[in-house]
Amino acid sequence: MTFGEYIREIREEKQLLLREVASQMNIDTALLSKIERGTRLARKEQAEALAKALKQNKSELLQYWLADKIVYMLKEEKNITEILKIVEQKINRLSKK
Amino acid sequence: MTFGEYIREIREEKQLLLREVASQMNIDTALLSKIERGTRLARKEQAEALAKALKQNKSELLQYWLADKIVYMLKEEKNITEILKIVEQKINRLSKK
DNA sequence: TTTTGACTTGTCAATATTTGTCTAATGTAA
DNA sequence: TTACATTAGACAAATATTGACAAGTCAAAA
Repeated sequence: MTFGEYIREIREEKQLLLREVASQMNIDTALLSKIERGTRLARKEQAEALAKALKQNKSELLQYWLADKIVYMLKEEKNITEILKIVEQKINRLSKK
Repeated sequence: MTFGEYIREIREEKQLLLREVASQMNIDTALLSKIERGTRLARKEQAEALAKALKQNKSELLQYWLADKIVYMLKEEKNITEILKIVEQKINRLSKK
């Protein structure tokens, strides 16, 4: 599930309208629609505003948001697993220092 | 080791000058210097050109380059491991489809 | 069928970011 | 000092991102 699908699901569970949530976020309804549908990426501040508007745990939602951005970077790649392994190695080395 | 450190190491092993490699890549020496020092990110085409100029396996170097970009995105985060887990889950779900 | 309301789409200007180069500075070995 | 390699800073140009608006679709209600 993408970030957009995820927040749409939550919004619908809570029976909120795009217009209501968007207004709380101070953005256009159209923009929120695009974010939910994945044709636009949310900015970090928007992800935060979403957490607030939807009463979700902020850092959790931000994690999900960032993970989504990474998936987006990787999605056309062939050896994703290999790349993620390299990432983990690099991270591990960083954290040791 | 970052992407920049890595290619610098290879360049020095081969005793090539920044100017020589940069010229093969059709970029300014200063830019290559910055890429090696990590103050600028290489673009994909530049990573490819580097592979050629340094006679490295292109897709391998590109993997390294992309991994580096992801590390760069993550480096300020707190729960990197958690985020990477989410990424893997998402990837796994994607590949099943 | 017409209207209404929710959502979506396309487009555009404004803004922000990235990019590459130039020049000047710094480092260094002869 | 000189010569050459590298680096730093500043800048304009190129690109990308952003948010809003207006017009569109769609479904349910009137």
